[in-house]
Amino acid sequence: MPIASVTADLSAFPRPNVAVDVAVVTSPPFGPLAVLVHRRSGDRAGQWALPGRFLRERELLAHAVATALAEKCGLSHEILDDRVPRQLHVFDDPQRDDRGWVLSVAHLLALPHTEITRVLGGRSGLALARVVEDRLVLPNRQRRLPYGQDEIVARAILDLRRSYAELPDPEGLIGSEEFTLSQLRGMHLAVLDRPWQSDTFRRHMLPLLEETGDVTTGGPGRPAALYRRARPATRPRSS
Amino acid sequence: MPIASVTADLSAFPRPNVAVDVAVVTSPPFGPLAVLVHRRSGDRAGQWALPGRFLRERELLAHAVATALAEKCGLSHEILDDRVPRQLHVFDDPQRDDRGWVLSVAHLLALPHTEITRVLGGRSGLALARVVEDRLVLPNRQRRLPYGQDEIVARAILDLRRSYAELPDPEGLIGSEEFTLSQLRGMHLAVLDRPWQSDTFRRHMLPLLEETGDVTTGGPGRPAALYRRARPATRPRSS
DNA sequence: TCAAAAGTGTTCCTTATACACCCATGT
DNA sequence: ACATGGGTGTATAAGGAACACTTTTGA
Repeated sequence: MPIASVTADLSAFPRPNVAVDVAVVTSPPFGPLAVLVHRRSGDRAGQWALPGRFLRERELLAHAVATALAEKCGLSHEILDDRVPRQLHVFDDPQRDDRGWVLSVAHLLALPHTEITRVLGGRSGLALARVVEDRLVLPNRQRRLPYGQDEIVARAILDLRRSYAELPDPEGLIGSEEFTLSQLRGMHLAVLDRPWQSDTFRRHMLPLLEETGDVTTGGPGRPAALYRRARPATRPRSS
Repeated sequence: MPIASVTADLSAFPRPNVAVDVAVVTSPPFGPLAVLVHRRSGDRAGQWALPGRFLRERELLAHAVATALAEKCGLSHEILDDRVPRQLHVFDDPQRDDRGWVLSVAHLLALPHTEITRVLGGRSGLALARVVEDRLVLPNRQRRLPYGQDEIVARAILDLRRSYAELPDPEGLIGSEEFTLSQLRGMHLAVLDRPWQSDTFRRHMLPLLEETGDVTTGGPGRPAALYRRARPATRPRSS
């Protein structure tokens, strides 16, 4: 078989369908983590599932994710801002999807709860499934996600926990750039799902933050100072 | 557009070519990390590149990796043993490959140097490229790998370093199940590329190992005890 | 007996933890 | 004034780094 003709003609190779699936993770106030699910139409209609979509011609994976979120969940480009989904894993079991040979590239996208509530009310067929003991609690007593998507959620949560073990809100689950240490700690407790004393937390995070100079007001108790994430260069103790 | 027909007919969606690329990483004795490269034939003939291959019909990614290594590098199934490649990232830039729309799933496979030498001599067009200051030193003064594969190598090394920061030789780069602490430390120093005092290293690793009871003999100096990796259950200090 | 490598004791320092305490605001 | 949450001082403990030291072999 002449080499030149093989390399010139990629169409000789079989090509799988490629899909993206997204675990949109958020943290409602005072609640544990939650994942955005939508009610499917078409195949497996009525079942709750992660938003996903097939890849278009020469489309970037990140773009397919954004489009899927816009179409299936009303999460427009403006709401997503510049957030970029993170690749988790490619699921390649040929039996995974009974419609054919489908590779699915799983993604994680962290989104503040405030952004998600902007679409939750407007659309029916959208819900936030809470994560209880590392298992999703789906609406309608549904036990599990289709197409083995439970594994995507498990990986997403693991990944998120790893990233929140060190740095202050690295995925920006708090909606704003400025926050108090209490807000920050609340978010970390929700993500990590394990205790972390407030004074230890403070001393761990302080070197990674810079004061804005402002303080909160209005609530009970002493006003809290506002911080923002410091430039990574500030991270080592080289001041 | 009727939903049923859309979901029933996956062939309506455009499908990309999907390839796998593998960074086979090893650690020659007394040397830094090295990556297996081969001289391409066909497209970009003569250039050194990571082994890779297009996916076959309904093939698992791990299987495609194994086959690519067997075909391009002579690394047969027996040599690979039960080692399973790890997914690193999907590269999706549509301009990445000028032959067409190609997604590449990058993989990492760690292999003991003893296994790699079994094929290095037998085949021409195979080489080990050393990693010097996180850059590959390729044969023939070639500056970089094609198709943006340098990024694959960078990610592979990062991933490997992360896994070797804690556990004893988690990828089994040492060929054998039993080893001395010196061997183990040598491997970790090569992977991590940073100093680690031998006594600190010993105290860090000992709780993760179990003694075999045997000792080495023949070399200079005091005989060293042989260890094997302990069951993960032994890891926490719950003895 | 000496070089070389294995292995241990001990000190110093950094960092997490826990607890107690002081501070500043709204009611 | 006092309840409430923000913020700090300090003691304790665990773990890493460094250094000196002992142990056991081959030459």
